[in-house]
Amino acid sequence: MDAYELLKILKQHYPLKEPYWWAGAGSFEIVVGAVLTQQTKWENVERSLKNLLDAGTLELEKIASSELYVLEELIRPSGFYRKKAKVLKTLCENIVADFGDFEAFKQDVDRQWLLSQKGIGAESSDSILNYACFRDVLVVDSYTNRVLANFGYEFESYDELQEYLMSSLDARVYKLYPKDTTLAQIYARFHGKIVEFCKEHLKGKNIDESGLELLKTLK
DNA sequence: ACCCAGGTGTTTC
DNA sequence: GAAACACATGGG
Repeated sequence: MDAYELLKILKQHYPLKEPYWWAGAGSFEIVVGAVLTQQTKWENVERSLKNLLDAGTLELEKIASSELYVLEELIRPSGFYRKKAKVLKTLCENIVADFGDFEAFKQDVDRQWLLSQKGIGAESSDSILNYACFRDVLVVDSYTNRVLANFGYEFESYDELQEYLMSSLDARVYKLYPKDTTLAQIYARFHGKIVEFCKEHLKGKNIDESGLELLKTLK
């Protein structure tokens, strides 16, 4: 098994409707979603995003200048709401202070800057880099870890798992997609397919019978 | 009534 | 450093 083979199987069974899988890719919304989805079901994140949208607060400058308690109530459905409200507000203040606006942020931000932000770890950083900024970064998560563990792979760290997957997705992957597809987009879709697969087949720590059946074809 | 979810930071051996 | 804990809502 290598990541190329895994991608081929998932691609076959999980065609994605969104070109970058994550709805709103390239927009500020991704930054918010990346924080809100930490250890949280996406359905709950959507409630929060809708609250923010309805309140006219789903914008960089608005969140930066929001009162904390207002933000807390708007994002309450996605859990850890006191912590996440603080993280979001501080992050947005820092984006404005260091980059000016979202477009400049998209252009100039790097992984180190993101990782230096309170409440933004490796996965959130990479989600923002790939899905908001379209950088050539593959997001890995607990799902990715569990799928790979099923093949007997053990990794010391997030970075090690990411390195392994990114280095095993070589030039062959381009041939699986239309000509104008970018590497960033292929990474985006690969991660998305893993999530979709896990939502359907992962029960707790284990992959269910039909999921194993699907993976068996490349074991 | 439990268990889990697209993590991250802090505290404790 | 690894392991345990805190953060919290909503759905199965």
